[in-house]
Amino acid sequence: MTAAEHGPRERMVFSAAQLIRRDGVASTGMREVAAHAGAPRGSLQHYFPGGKEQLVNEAVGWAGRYAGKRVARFLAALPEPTPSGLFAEMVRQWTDEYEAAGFAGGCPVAAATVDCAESTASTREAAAAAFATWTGPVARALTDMGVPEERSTALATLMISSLEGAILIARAEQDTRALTTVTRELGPLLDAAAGPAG
Amino acid sequence: MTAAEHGPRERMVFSAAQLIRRDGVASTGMREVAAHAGAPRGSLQHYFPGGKEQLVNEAVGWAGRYAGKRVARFLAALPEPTPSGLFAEMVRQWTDEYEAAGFAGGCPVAAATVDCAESTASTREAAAAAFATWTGPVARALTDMGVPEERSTALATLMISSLEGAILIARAEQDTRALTTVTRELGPLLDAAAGPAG
DNA sequence: TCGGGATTATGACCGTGGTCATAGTAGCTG
DNA sequence: CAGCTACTATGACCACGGTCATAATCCCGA
Repeated sequence: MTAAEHGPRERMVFSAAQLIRRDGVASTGMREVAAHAGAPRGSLQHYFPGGKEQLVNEAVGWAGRYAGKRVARFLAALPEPTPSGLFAEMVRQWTDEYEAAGFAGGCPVAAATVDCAESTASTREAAAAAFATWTGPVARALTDMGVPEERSTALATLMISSLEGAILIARAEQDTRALTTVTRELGPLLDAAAGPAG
Repeated sequence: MTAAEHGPRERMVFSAAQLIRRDGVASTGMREVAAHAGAPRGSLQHYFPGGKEQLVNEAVGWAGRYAGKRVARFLAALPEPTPSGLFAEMVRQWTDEYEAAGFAGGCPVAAATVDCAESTASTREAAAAAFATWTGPVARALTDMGVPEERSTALATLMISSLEGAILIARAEQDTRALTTVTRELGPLLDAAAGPAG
């Protein structure tokens, strides 16, 4: 989407995230990333002397920051912010994509975790950090909506867990059913936690 | 666990599932599977003429049936069956493993989905089937516990989504926090759906 | 114009891994 | 024992892909 601009380095990180979420880390080649970014192959070793591991880690970090920033946008888009409304927006990003562009891609952080959690410590840590930079804004938003502070992080984790799992199922089934289901079933629970006043 | 017995063919399928859930599909080699199963390399092309794709698909199918069968055991282990109790058992299987053996492995169905959903149609279908053979028994159990039939499948999907996502986060963080969190936060919702009579 | 750093260009190396070809062995049946 | 089928053994092929080595540009300040 927002691709052509920015330097080649940033484009490669972005492309890496795109390809990883489609094919997984192991099946994504460095040459492929450069080609997808429209960047010269020689730039790979120049910008990423740490090799594939570095590129993957930066792509995961980028994805985490992207997800974290999106939370603010979702909140801004809501007429009146509620936990269920936020969650619905988070899920809707995926249903929209799947209905518009097909089920080609999943979450790059999930892909990195599946492919690298055991083999590459630094990537596992990058994934953990990405989940944290995603959970943080969600939890903060919940607190602002009236959710008791000690439950905000827990509910944010539940939201992201459900979303990630539903993404997996939706991709496997090529059907957004799982995504719409978790939205519907989890919404009341989230709003109830914001207190009786709504 | 139940490994040494059974024929070499079944052992290879089992080993494939083990290795896939640890390293992902792409990073798991055929030779590695044979070695892990203590089976001769020559048996690979004999039992799996369809190559890696066939082996992976059978491993995914095996994992789905395994998960489905476990539901019955969980129910049997509960003094009195409740939705939250079933979910707690499902999650506990993972917390137990992670605490006892470390965070080396995730769900093989999730791994297959991440690595093959876009590239290999048959494996994607195998993953969808695995999720279905897992969701079915869970939904049936919920119905037996008093959950209205039209909500049972939805809640089963929510349970499995949350579990899958929590597995991802737990592996990334190397911490069972996400798993215990989804158990705690989702339990009351599940029991409430079983009707006021509990 | 002349460095000199930043960037790009390319070819080669080398390990990995899925698959194939070809043959060997084992065990049962007639 | 002959023969057939099931299984095992092993080496080779070939594509892919991450990385390295080496050099060519490009571009800006002095």
